[in-house]
Amino acid sequence: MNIYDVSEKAGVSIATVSRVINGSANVSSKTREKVLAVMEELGYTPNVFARGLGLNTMNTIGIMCADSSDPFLANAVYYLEQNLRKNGYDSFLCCTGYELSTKQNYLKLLLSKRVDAIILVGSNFLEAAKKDNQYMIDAANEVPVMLINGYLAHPNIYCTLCDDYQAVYDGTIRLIEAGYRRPLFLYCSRSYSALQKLSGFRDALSASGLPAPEESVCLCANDIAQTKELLCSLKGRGLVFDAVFGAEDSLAVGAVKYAREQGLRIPEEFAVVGYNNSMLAVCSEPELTSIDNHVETLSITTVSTLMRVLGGNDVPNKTTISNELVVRGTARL
Amino acid sequence: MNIYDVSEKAGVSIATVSRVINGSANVSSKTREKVLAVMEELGYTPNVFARGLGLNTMNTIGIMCADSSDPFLANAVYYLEQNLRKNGYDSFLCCTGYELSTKQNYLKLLLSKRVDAIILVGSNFLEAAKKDNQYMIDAANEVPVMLINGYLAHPNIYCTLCDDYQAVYDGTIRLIEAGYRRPLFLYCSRSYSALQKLSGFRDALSASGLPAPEESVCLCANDIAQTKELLCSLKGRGLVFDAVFGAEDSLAVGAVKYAREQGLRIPEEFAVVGYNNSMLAVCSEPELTSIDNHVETLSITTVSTLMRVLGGNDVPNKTTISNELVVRGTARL
DNA sequence: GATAAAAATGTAAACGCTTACAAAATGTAA
DNA sequence: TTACATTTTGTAAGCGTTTACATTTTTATC
Repeated sequence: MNIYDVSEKAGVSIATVSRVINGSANVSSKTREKVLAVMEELGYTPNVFARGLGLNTMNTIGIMCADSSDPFLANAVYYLEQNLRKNGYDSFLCCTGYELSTKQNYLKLLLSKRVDAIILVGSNFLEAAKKDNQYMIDAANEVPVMLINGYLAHPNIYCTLCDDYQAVYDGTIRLIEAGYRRPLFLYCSRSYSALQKLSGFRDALSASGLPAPEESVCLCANDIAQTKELLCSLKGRGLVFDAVFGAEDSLAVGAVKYAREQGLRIPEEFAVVGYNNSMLAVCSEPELTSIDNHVETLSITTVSTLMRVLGGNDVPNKTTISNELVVRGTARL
Repeated sequence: MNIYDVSEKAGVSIATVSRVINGSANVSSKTREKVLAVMEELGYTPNVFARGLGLNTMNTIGIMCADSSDPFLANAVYYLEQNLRKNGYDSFLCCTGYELSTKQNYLKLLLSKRVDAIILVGSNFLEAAKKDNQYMIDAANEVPVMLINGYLAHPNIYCTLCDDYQAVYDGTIRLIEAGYRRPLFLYCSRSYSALQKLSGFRDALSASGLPAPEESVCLCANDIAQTKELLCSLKGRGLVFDAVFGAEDSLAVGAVKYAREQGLRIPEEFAVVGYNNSMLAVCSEPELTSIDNHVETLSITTVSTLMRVLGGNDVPNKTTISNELVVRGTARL
């Protein structure tokens, strides 16, 4: 069944049917109703391919996410999808993994699918590593690119960030003021966002006049058990620390596990702060004090920014949203 | 740039270029190489819409998932996406939520996008509620429908399940044999899969000669805190129970929280078993004993079954995969 | 009622590909 | 060499829309 069947049954031309489908103004209401009725009766659905051929768009946004089983990313994907849909867009999802070449392939694929824009969540793009980002820049020359918690300077790249630097800075200051003089910062990727957090931590240490040795900051795997092991071995090697600030909740949970194993009382002897305020935070025992980076707001903002970009508006390339420290049992700040 | 540009530059007809694109056998290797070289040089990518118009397919599978932020579903989506990609298929993701009418709309949308098949993960379809499932049946008349952990009898619906009934039955028996004579079963949706688990629990009780009062089974919200509250109020109302079998890990974590609040020693005085062996299981303290339903295998099997279906093979409508009880701190079985 | 302007509708040409069928080139056997 | 089968290539007709432009109908003005 196609537009001809509808036009015939409705006694109008295909152009008129097309106009009705596309909500064009130049159709008399009598005609419109008749056509709509026929479409309903026949159960007609326009062929997306033919439509795409004519319009060269399919109202689809490509979402790239390294790993949709990460709770933060999964949440973001969920809210993005929801909000895109609300705005009449569909989404292609790609779970790219963390490898550069794979990401490049996925990106090519999305572009070949003629997506109207690309949203990248949990990107690893570093301002520094220009050459690794070139492919993203190339993409931005074709379609708008939205970065969630990532930053790349380009007129067609729009970034939505929560102020990771400030969040960690403030959190660390509060930890220190609460008496934890030897905090340790754990992170598990060299993403833009992670590096922001790192700087926040370092700056808070120096602002407080505390020593900030290289060992007060540690790159580890995004895994509860491995984080625990790492902390045990650090302790074994004589490192002294009385608190852990994790760049992800999973790392913080690892720290909680470590403290339990060492018999340290939380939060009296040992404090832990996480990041994302994910479901892990309330699962942990004691529950995690964690920074809530408002993933829903982040997603909603990204989508609404994108809609404005697609609408041809002039839009700032960087939007920062708020976050907040949620205090629970692992650190009474 | 289109196929004409390539054909002209390569000095062949567009039909030949098309044959090269589609890997047709009837092209001399000399010609093929020349065309490929030109495509490479021009950076040519076939237009998916035109392609779709001709072939009436875009090599895309629709994935419907109620809530991609649920860890189990998120994992499934991740593995599905990965495996589809490996097989040359792309995926449209829809996060449908749990409401029937919304699901129906999403389904319509996917069909209108001309997906080649639909994968439904964490479906709520109950064999009983025929009329609620009619729309799925309608879809199955158009394209193959894959159900993960769901069941619906239809020649074009293919179900991949882990044996939830047996898993819970066996787990419950082991709980009882370990001395917990008053287990409570918690579940949070009336999905096919949940009801299977429920039966397994009930049958295990009666097989053990234990009473199975109505209150030994309880429907609750999929939320840690609410589950804890529920258990507290049950206890307050005089219900006696010494173990909880949760149909989801989150419910089990709620039970762990309950036990802590009540000062019950786990697992000596109170045992907990979860389901899915998700990240929550290792986050909990003590870590959850949980049934691992092998989400990766479930996803891989679903995709490979789908590939066989799309390849025109005769495929059984029901595939059951194994699961296993992972014993950790909340129940030493 | 005639005329001009505005609104509604129709015609036909894209859009970029696939593929049935026709034609040409090549290979094989006598 | 010829006759015929096989492989390779080309031609042209779709696929189902959108939309510029042409045409017809309606409305407004005098």
